Parts: sequence; C-alpha cells; structure tokens
Amino acid sequence: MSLPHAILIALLEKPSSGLDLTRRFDKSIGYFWSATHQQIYRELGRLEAEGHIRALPSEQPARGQKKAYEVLPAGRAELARWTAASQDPKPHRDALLLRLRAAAVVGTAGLEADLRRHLELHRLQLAEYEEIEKRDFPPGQRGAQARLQHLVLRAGIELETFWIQWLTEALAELSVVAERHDSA
Amino acid sequence: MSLPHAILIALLEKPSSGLDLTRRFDKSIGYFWSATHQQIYRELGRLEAEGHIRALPSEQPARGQKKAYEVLPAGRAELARWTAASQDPKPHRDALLLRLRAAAVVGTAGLEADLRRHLELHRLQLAEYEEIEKRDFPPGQRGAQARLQHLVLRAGIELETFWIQWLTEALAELSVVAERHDSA
DNA sequence: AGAATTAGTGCAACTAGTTGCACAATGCTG
DNA sequence: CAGCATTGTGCAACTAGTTGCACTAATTCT
Repeated sequence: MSLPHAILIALLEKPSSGLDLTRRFDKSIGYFWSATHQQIYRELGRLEAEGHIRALPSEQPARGQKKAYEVLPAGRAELARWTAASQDPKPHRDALLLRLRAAAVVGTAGLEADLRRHLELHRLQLAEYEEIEKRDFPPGQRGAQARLQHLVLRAGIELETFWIQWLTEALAELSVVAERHDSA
Repeated sequence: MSLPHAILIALLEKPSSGLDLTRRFDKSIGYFWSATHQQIYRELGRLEAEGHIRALPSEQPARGQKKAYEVLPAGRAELARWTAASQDPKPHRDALLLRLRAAAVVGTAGLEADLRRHLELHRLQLAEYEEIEKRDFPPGQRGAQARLQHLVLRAGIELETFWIQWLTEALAELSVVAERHDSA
C-alpha cells in the first residue's frame, strides 16, 4: 500500500497535475515505484476524498482541464507516519532468474537473445542514472535532503551495475553450457 | 504470469504435493518467486485442468490426503516456450527506497530502527544462501544444470551483499544527517 | 471553418496476489 | 477413547496493479 505515499512524496516535492505526476513517475519516482496514469488518477481521487491533498484553486474545473494538487497537513502527517512505521520487506519476484532456473531443466534454447536485450536495457538505465547524478549531485554535498536523495540514486546505480555484471557473466556461462550441450 | 511456470519448474525438479511445494517455495524457489499455499493450490488446479500436470496415481483421493503432481509433456513444452519467449522486465517497487526519499522531505525520525532490522534480515538471508552454496555447489563444477543453478544462486548472494553494504552506508548517512539536523 | 492531432482526465473490466477462514484426516496425549 | 494439535487441502473475499477504451478541450494543419 505504498502508491498513495509515493504520490504524496511527489506532490510535496512539487505540486502537480495528474499528467505531470504520470510523467514524473516515468522518471525519477518510477525508478523504484512505478505507476500508470490510471492508478495515479484513481489514487488522487482517494487522497482528495480523505483530505490528504486538495486541488489547487483554478477557474476551470471542467474535464480536459489541468488540475494541480497540493498536499495538506494531514497528508504530510500520514506520510511521516508511514515513513517511520516498521514494514516487512515484500517478497521479490524476478522472472529472469526464474527463467534461468527453468533453463537448467528444459534447456537454454532462445534465452540468449533476451538476456542480451535485458543487458542493453540495464546499460541504458545506468547511463540515465549517471546523467542525473552528474547533473543533480555534483561532488561536495551539502544539505540533508540532497544527501538522502543521492543515497537513493546510488542504490539505483549500484543495482544496475550489478545486473550488468551479472548478465554479462550469465551470457558467458550460457555459451559454455551451449558448447558442450548437456552433461548433467 | 509466472507463477504457473515457477510451479512447473519445481515439479520438474521433483514431483510434489501442494504442501511440499509450499515448503519449497518458502526456500529455494521462493527466493525469487514467492507464493502462498493458497496461490499454489489454485494454480495446481488450473494447471491440471489445462493438462499441464497430473496427479500421481494414489489410492486416497479424499480431502486431507496427500496428492502429488507430476509434469506432463504439454507442461514441459509450455515451460520451454515461456523460457525462450522475450519478456519485458517488470517495474521494480521498493518501499524502503521510497521511504528514504520521503525522509528527505518529512524527516528521518523513526527510520533508523527499521533500517537496522532490514540489515539484519539481509544478513540472515545471505548466511542462508552461503550455506546452500557450500552444501550444493562445492568448487570444481560439472554439469550444465548445476552451473546454471549456481549462477542463479550467486545472483541472490550478490544482491544480498549489495543490500547489506547499502544499508550500512544508509545508516551512516542517517546519523550524519540527524546530527546536524537539517540544512537543505 | 472543418479536420486531425495532441494533451489531459477518467471509467470499467480484468488479472495477480493476499488474507482469513473452513474443514477433513492423522497422530499424539492424558 | 476423547480431546487436541498437526498436516494437508481448499473456498471466498479483498486489495493492488494492468489493460483497454472513452471522452473533452486545445492546438495545428489545410
């Protein structure tokens, strides 16, 4: 149940309309909590109904009209509560690892191409993160806020780095395994 | 849509009853694809209806009776198809990173304890993985099957190692940030 | 001016995963 | 042998996330 909180964070960082949020979820926020625009609109409705956010005053409340939201004190309080509350880690689910394990029983045919594709995707993602790091977190850090945000970004960078390294290794293993067919 | 495939893998590795599967999902398989026993029973029903698996012949088909399943050729074929098919990576969702980012706006109060708890959990998980590695993959590898399985396990080990390192860093940052209050 | 495109908001239906409970069979214990 | 815990299977209801479409308003194109 973290989507509403992700939205509160985004809105605290900068009041936005639904579409603005959607765009921001395709970037920074979405890197560790993704959401589609439908989820976002639905959740904005709920958050407003609960009094956690409100639409910024604007003349046109009609459909097809931009509507920006800001966080109310109650929303900020709820976010602080949630942030401090103890939470169990959610179980991971990684289809790629599952497929590797499947390959151990049904064979590796067809896997290589997709591993390469994933490798490429991770390379792109890493490049994007490093771009952000260079732009937003130049060496010689200051405020608490920046330090924490940088910490989160570094997690992203290091995770991508890990996957790139692991996928490279996996591709090497795969070619070894394919060469000598099977012998298990 | 990977749960049925995870079950097929588990059953190919060793035919099992629902409860056996549940237990195995709490161990090795569940490390990268978790599932509750209810999910498993439901999926077993579906897989049987589709002709991908079948219940091993046994005298007592009554309730409260062990019922073991094995994979049929159609199931194996489906698993091979799925393994080879190209799949887009699912978006990540990590509440802990989200909370760190929230802390940048609403303050870090109360976070530390939970970070420590997560650190401890990852340490335990890592120890468990390393135990498995020592037991099942002694140096001097052979078959293709073992190599691939080891590769997957190493991903787990390295991910846990990453989190331990990152959380340690995060705790250090947190204490720095807390000391000098805020200055952003 | 009318047509096509784009920006913005939203509903409805579906799929996957979670939670809470029910109930039968077996074995253990007083 | 009666009661109780454990093992094993399963249904029902709920929550979160996904997919597909609909509709309005503003903008650009001819």
